[in-house]
Amino acid sequence: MNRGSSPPPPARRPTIADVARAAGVSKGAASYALNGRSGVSEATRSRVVAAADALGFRASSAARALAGARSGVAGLTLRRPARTLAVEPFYMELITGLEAGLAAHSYSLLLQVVHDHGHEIEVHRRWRHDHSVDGVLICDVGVDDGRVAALEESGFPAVVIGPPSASGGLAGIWSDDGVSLAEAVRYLVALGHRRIARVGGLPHLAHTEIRTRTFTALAAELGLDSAVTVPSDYSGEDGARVTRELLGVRERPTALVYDNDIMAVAGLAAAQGMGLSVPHDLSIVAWDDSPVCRLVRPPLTALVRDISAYGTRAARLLLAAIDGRPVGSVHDEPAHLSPRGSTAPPP
Amino acid sequence: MNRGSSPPPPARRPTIADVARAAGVSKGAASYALNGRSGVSEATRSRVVAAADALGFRASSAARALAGARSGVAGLTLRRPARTLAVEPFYMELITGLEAGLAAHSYSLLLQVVHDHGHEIEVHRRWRHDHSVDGVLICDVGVDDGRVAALEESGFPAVVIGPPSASGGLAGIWSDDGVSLAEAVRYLVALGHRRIARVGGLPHLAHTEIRTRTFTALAAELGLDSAVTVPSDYSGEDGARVTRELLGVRERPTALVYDNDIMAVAGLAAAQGMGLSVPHDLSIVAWDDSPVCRLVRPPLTALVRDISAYGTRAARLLLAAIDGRPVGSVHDEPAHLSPRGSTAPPP
DNA sequence: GCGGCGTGCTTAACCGCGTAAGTACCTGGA
DNA sequence: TCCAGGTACTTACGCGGTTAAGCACGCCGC
Repeated sequence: MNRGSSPPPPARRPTIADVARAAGVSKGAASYALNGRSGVSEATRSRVVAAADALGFRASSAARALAGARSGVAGLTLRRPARTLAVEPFYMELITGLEAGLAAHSYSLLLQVVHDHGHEIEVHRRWRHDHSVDGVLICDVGVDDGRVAALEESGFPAVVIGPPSASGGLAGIWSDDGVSLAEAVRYLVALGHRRIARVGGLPHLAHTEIRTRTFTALAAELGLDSAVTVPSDYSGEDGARVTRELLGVRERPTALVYDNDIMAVAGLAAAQGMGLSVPHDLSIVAWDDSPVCRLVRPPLTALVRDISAYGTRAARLLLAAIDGRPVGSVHDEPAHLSPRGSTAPPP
Repeated sequence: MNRGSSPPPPARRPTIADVARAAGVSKGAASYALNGRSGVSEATRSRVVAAADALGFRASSAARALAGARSGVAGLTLRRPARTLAVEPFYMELITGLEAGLAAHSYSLLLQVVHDHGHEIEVHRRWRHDHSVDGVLICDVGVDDGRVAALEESGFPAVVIGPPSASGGLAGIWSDDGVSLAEAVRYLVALGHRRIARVGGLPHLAHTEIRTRTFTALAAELGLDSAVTVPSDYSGEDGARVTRELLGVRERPTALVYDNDIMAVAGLAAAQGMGLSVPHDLSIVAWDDSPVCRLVRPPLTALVRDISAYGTRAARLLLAAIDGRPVGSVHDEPAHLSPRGSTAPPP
């Protein structure tokens, strides 16, 4: 086979020059054709495209990046919080969703764990300079987040995974935590609860702030006897500590809402350790469901949303921003309550 | 200030040409100096280096990649298994560890979720061609894994996160699961257990196979009455199902060892749902500890290892391989048993 | 019949780096 | 004195794309 009659195909991956040669045009024309730009006839374009996928051509991302064009990579920076990164399924689910949304457009994900916001801004700058990334995603936005301002100023395509109140002029995706919290609280009130407490997340985060504000407003509206929010660092240990603290008083709450799944599970164990029966003596609601919520006994009533789909939509939003299409803040379906065994009427 | 006497510094990020100009040498000399290659005097080298960090120079990774040099990026491909990716803390912990190990050498991590091994091999090929990645890490190796052969053949720097038996000629990092399993089983036997069952992971994975073989051998050596391994897909649902199956027979096991944390937690709930008391009626051991193991009641006895550190060592190994330093299979500290409340003498 | 213009393509100059090949200079040995 | 050989550097090209500028050609109106 291939007895020298035809030149052997190049062993290396084909470059755009190979495609151009095969299609009988110049490198430049091939580039125009492949990128859907004007300046080539439709006939030529289809010839080039045919040649390209006959050869299995895929442009080198490095070369594209160097020439100032798209790199086909989206960047995600994650600030490593004390211990929550690995523990909460949230991030990994978000990442798989992002990845799926990006992969559908042949984009890949560059991940960088950072120490603080300063470092994060520096990473964004470097990425931008290198063209190693076409746009970035940030999450866990704070109420007054330096990253947002820096990105806005730079004009770099960016998507904020967080509420519009913290996104400035950047594109963002969010789900309305106020609606979800209201659903949970109204459900508890309907069951008869009057003393509800919330184990909140890190207070400086924008979504925590929204939840806390909603919770307070809701308590006033529904005339609850008591409705406090105690902040935490999202860790199981802290969740257990706060739970014991909340349950240690005389007029203890009859229902607890937790800002993440890990704390809810820890809180359940803490309550049971104090001799309380869930849901008989105490109702528990977890925010953001995860498989562990369904695995403990009783299974936890939770505010459920599809985090992976959330990530996919965020990815699509970023791709739109990269394409220069106008993007605003879209809001995803809010989390909805899935009642399970951990909620019941108060004693 | 800067009244035209000296040329204003470039607003764009400095390139190597700027550094060369500042140091009064040619671009080429600057490149040699910065990359620690011979051909420049020590005096010149230090002048160049000084100029570089006075200007805050960082080489463009795209340009380096294009020129065939290092890109400063390591690639990790993750096959998305049914549902385990997001659920098991393992991956996220591994990733943070990897990231830390890479960041220490200014490397970053490119993550790609793939559908199957074919896709994965294709991704590796593309990365290699593009120079977009200097080396790759693979995990969840199977007993006869096509990826290993493909990588070996290509000669691309790669590190297998898995046992040497499945790593072929590639560098690998592993912890001796046989030792860990033996520790757990001997501990249970010392407590008096004679009927121990194991809820294993996906049977085709190399480490599952090692664990299963060790378990069988150990049972023979210790003369256990029964010691079966039932495979599973690592999901909580499957863990619960297998648990019910194992406990539904007359001469049921008095101790269960689970191949991951999620199944152990699910198994605990399943057993409790059948009216069994843990650890009184049944002892449970989880493999790979995670915060949830400590949050459930009783807290689960687990085989503990520092997964993040494991990732960091894997990263270092890959960097060594990229540098062309000889690397073999290093083995990490095996997981050790941390007895908690879920193990006790049999009834 | 001729200048002007849009179309479709080619040419060539980059992007920022690495590096082989070339050059200038110094040293030392015959 | 002259040349071989090493050192320290410069020059120039290539990596694989993108893209501004240039050019040939057909078509139009006057």
